[in-house]
Amino acid sequence: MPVYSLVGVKGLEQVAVKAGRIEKASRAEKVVELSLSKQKQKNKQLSASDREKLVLDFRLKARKLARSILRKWHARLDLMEVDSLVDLSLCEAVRRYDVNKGASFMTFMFYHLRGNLIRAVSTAASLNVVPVMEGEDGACERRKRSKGNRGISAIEVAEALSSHDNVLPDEALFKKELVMLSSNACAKLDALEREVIYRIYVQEQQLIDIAHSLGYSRCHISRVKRKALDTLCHDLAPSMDGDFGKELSEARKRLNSQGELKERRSVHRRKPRSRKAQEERERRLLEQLPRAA
DNA sequence: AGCCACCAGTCTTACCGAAG
DNA sequence: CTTCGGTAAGACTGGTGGCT
Repeated sequence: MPVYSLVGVKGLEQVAVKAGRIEKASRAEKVVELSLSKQKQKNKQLSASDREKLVLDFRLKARKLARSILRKWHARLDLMEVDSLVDLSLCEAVRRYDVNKGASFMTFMFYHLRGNLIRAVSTAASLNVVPVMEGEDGACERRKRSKGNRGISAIEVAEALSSHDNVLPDEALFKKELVMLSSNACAKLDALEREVIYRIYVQEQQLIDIAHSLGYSRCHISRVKRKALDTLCHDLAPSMDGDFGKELSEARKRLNSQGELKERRSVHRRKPRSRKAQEERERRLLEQLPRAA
């Protein structure tokens, strides 16, 4: 398995976080930004017949999904109203769906449907007309006893939605994008840089350990790491919108203006020079020989 | 072909600062 | 004080071009 595929999500997130670059923006915001930028680039829309076919194909599934979501929330709405919400969500989703984003239509439609359901449930709750709590669990019973048989509030709906355990489709899409970007960027690193990045951000090893095991000085590993991060900045900046991408672009401009960012060329790496390092290398080679044999 | 000088890039040592 | 990571300075290496 190539190192860059392992670095993937966790590695790049840590690279970015450790560099102090994606502290503010949430994952969801970045997904939206990524999607919007690509939409601008490609700007491809489905034809009218394609839209109609999508609506017809997914109508039944969407209705089942809506009922499933409402069951999960222990909320009840009028079935006619639910069906109408489903149709509305389908129309919205079909209008905005872009096949080039890589997400399935069902995933895309999920957001519109969920958003409309939240609004509907919240509205009903605020009017106190939702006879919820069909569940039998203790928490519900306690709430019934303490507050009486009232409907859920918009805040409770939001809390319920934010406390899900499953990975949301937007997170999955974001991870998919991140893996792809990181794979492309890491492919441009040389072997040592990949190894260092992998060990630092995936295996969470310390620089000194990496230096010892690879037979280089700790300082050199630090430099290799910095160079690798510069390369990743260089390659990832154009692909990322939002705060992270802007910061990467600015960093690149800064480096360019200072003449520090030169054309990357293939690097011929020398063997470590220190006697200690050479001994370490030779020892590791000797250890590997019996295994190979 | 062999030698030499030069240069760009790699690597190490020594030192410094931040954080716990 | 210890640990960890960054930087500066200089040694070292390999490639290249000129000269004999």
